[in-house]
Amino acid sequence: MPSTLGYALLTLLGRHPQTGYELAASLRRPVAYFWEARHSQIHPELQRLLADGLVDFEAAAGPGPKDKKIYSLTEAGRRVLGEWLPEPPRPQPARNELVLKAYGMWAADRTAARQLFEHQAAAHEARLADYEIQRAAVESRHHQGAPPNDHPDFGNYAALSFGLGYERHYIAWCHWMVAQLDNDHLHAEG
Amino acid sequence: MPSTLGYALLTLLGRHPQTGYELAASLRRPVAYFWEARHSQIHPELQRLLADGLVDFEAAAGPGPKDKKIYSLTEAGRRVLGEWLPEPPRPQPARNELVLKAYGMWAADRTAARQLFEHQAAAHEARLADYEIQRAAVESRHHQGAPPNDHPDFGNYAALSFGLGYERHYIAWCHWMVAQLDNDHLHAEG
DNA sequence: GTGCGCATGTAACTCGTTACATGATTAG
DNA sequence: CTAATCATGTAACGAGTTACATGCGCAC
Repeated sequence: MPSTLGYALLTLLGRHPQTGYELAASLRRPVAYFWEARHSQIHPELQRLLADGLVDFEAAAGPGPKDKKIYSLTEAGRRVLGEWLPEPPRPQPARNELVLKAYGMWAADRTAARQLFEHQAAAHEARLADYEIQRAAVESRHHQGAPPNDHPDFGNYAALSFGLGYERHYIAWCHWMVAQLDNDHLHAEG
Repeated sequence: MPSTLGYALLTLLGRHPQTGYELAASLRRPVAYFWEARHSQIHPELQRLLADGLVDFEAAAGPGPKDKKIYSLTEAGRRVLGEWLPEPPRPQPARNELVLKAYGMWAADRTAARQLFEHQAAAHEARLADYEIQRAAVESRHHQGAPPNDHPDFGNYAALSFGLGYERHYIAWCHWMVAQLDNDHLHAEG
């Protein structure tokens, strides 16, 4: 049974055959918003999937010293992917360093704390804007609406939709934190 | 310089002295909503913090074969924690298995997919209800409102506030996914 | 008398990152 | 002539999980 990274690679290869390099690039934008990996992890994982008969590859002349390998799903790979997709996700460790900092912030300097949350809000507003551009690009390919749910673009749309909601919540919380820290400032002065 | 786990332990010890066992328990509820660790990771980390002079401990008779150690922050530990708190968090890998599945769901069975998101919505509604109870408990200690932002309870309140927003967004997205998958069903029938 | 909560620790393993290693083509 | 993009891999390390190991006191 593959690791989650293995399934992520199968998910990507389910769209079209790709090299390990292209998979690594896919695991940046826009997929990196929900799963990411470096090529040093991807290449060994592909070898494992190959050994399990879930993928195969076609060799082609590469730019470097080694041939490039264009991977694609086998029948078994497609079946295993189809079985994994509707299974409940394994519980994942919830770790968020900013919330951890917020948990300890009662003991910290107010001005510095305020700045932290303001900068975070700005950073996530930029990311939100990026997601909105990407969503508009997907919609423009489907009569300004959601793609049909059997189209690969629906996957992008669903992931972007999650990202948009997440960023909005994140930004709202940062603003709330700033307001809370300001409240105290007024108290001290009033 | 400590790892993030090290800072998490300093953050917890900043509230009151605790044993490694109690820290492990703290890293479940409610702190586990944003950072978690097992005791097998906590004990060695405490030894590192001790070697760096950021914590010290008082030995007391323990129930088992070994003495129990009640750890507390040193002056240096308190200073290092205060410096870390307002620093921007290190970029963290964004990994969400459910969103990964959504990304591939265009190729999966519609009925099974629908069930997945319905179950997820229900699970997160239960978690949301739990957070609401915990928030009410914090508010009840502070005239039914937010705790003052220099009180440790403010940390709990801030973290819960994040959790509440996150779960609401998560649930809304799951419902949206179910609606999207239903849309297709109607199409096929109409 | 069995299992749970308290309490500490170690060992083996998996997962993921950073850095090392090679080398062609193309754009500035 | 320098850097980026394409393309593959390995090695060393750090972070985190699961399982192993010990043992008291208490409740059922």
